[in-house]
Amino acid sequence: MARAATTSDAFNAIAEPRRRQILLFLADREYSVNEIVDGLRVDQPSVSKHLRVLRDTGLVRMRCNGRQKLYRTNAEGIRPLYEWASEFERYWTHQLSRVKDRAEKKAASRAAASDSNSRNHSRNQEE
Amino acid sequence: MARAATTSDAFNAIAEPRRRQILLFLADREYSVNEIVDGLRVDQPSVSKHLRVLRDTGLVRMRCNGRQKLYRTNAEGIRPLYEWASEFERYWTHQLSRVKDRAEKKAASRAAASDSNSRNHSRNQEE
DNA sequence: TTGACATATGCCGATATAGGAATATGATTC
DNA sequence: GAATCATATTCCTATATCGGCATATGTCAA
Repeated sequence: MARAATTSDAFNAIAEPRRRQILLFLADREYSVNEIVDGLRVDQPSVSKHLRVLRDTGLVRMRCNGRQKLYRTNAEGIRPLYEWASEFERYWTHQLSRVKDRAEKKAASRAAASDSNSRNHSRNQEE
Repeated sequence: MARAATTSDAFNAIAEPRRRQILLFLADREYSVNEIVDGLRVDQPSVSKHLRVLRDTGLVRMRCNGRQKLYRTNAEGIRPLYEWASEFERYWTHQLSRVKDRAEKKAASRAAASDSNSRNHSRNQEE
């Protein structure tokens, strides 16, 4: 079995760098497809295909205006990603404080050793 | 060209649901591979392969302990994702207020029209 | 050393891409 | 209706998966 269909959820949709680029581009205001093509220097069919994926996953909204179609990022669709990542926020703050502790300890020992040129050979067990 | 290598960046790594599951599982503390296998009911080779991807993208850390290897989520690796999604935070708060406005407007018109059974034929231009 | 345990890797087949080129659909204007 | 502009879709090929299975590597214990 291959990877889950990219069209099924937001996580897969944003795995593609170009689509992330498009999402940022369309965050501020609506743009027509050709404006995206010109703005990002990507082939039109490619843009259309990416927009299709983004639309199917609810990451962009589309509005018809005469013969053009105006796309805009639907930030709500990105929220689940944000929320998923937020689950780990408390962990990385913990890790950060650990790093800070280490840095302070190092600074302390450096101060103690003054200018004895301690070459920091102590490899911690954190890989 | 196919999709970018999953091993290259965190965005691709978390596109796989099983890997997200593993990351959450390993968030609190270290687990050996077999503990993951038992905990998540996934084949051992599959777990090892997912761990390989997660390790290559810096999303988990590994530590050897005798014949077992202990894995743990490296929350720092998830931070770029969080930061990317955060870019859109202000937009979805905006959109939320817009949605709220619309809901209030609708409620108002409904109250005005009382029970005239307005079938909401006015397709808004937002698709 | 041999065997048991823990984990990783290699090979396979099926599938889902992404990009490029050509073309189809759709709307507007003359 | 014909020509034109704007966008979408289709067909193609190369590649990157994922899962399952077998097997290799690595570590400890008797």
